[in-house]
Amino acid sequence: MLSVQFIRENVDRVKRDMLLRNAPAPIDRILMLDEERKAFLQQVEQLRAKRNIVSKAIGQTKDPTEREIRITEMRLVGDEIDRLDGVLKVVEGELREKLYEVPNILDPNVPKGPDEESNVVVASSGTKREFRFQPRPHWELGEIVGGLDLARGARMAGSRFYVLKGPLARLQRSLIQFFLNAHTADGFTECYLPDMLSEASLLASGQLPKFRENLYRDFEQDYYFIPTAEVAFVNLYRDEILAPGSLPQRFVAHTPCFRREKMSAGRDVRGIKRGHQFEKVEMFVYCEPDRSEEEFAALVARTRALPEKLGVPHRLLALCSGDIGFNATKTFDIEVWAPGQDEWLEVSSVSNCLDFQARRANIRYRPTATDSPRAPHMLNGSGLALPRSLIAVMENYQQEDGSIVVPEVLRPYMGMDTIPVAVA
RNA sequence: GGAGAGGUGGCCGAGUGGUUUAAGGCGCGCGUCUUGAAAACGUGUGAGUGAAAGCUCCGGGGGUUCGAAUCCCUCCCUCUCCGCCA
Repeated sequence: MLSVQFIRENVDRVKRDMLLRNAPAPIDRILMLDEERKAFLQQVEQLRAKRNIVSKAIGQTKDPTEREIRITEMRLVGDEIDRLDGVLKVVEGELREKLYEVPNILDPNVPKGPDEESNVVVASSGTKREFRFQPRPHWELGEIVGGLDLARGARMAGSRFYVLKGPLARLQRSLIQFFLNAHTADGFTECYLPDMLSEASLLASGQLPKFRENLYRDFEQDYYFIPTAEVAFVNLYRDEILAPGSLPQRFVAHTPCFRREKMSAGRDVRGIKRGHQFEKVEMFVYCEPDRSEEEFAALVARTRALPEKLGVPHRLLALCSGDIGFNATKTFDIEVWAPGQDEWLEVSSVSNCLDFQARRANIRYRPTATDSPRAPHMLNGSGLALPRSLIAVMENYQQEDGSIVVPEVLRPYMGMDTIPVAVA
């Protein structure tokens, strides 16, 4: 979240960014509540100071009449403190509630626009393969190689669930391995994380209270299923002060992701492109504020290297103001080409969230032993998301008979050069 | 899930209603000494808020009281034993 102080000192900028986001935010109300809060706080604290002094004196007073008089007096002061405290709590509660609703400010270079139509392609790499036959979509290929079972997935769990079998299950695992190894080889620390988190954690990471309807939840206990590993990484150091010299820290994890998406009928319905559950390899960086720009560039470069190594064309999009997520100040998407479906598929979002999440999760670091604590910057990026990178490999490497050539970099994991046509 | 014991500063640990402004130790910072380091000695050392005085924070929340780290309720977490289980 943004600090009240920052909002106070940058009212115009904050209001403008909220407009650009199409996200009306109660900025004036927040400033008003903050003024109220300060006024009540001052009153309460004066009374408390008085009570502290007199109460101490009571402890040392021998004369019983004198004691009685003061105790009676302090009883009234105490009542007044209780009353003001009650009011203060209400004001602070509303202030916090309102602050939780305000999204991050925008990086000045973010393209302006209301929705994804205004996203800008800023780079691309790889050339689309020329097919001498009509390339098939992945659900047809899955049927031909015999590793994709949509019908049984739907029967056991409902629509949008599927089963991967044999070589396709292995292909997915190979991709995960390949991604994880690529990042750990460069010093990212691999983590195994909880796939369910407490309500407090989802609040700290910005999923709650605003995006409750997108989350799956255990309905007896306080557990939410993570929609992305980012949520867990944000909470890794919640309520901590990191020691001098402990930044930057770079992490990577493979987790499942669970998203309750109310999908419009007819959109993305075929195949496995969009589901309620999917796998993802996620990178996460904690760093000092003056380094976050270069960490962002490094994350983008690192992410782009993956489709390049896989031999799949990709393009890089700068998300526009209306399409950037709540926590981010700036986001680049990486999309890979899926020739069978004839479309670009989003496989990664790389975001710089500045200190927005750190403040919300109450994470600080000390630059040197004598400095006071500051909020670190946090960045995240998928590298990469699973069913879609799987789709891209299948569709780009398909052959006329429906068999799939295994990309060079995945062969050590697959133990085969080609996924053959299944014997009927 | 059952029974018991706990949760105090970066760490250990004292504190059972009023000079506790949280003792003491370790660690850490700074200084003196030293060619340098160690040791020794000195000194300092939590966070938040505020212009400051001050106020708040002893796992979270609530209560009793003029006054709570201390008493009560409740929740969470850790440890030990039992049960269950991959």
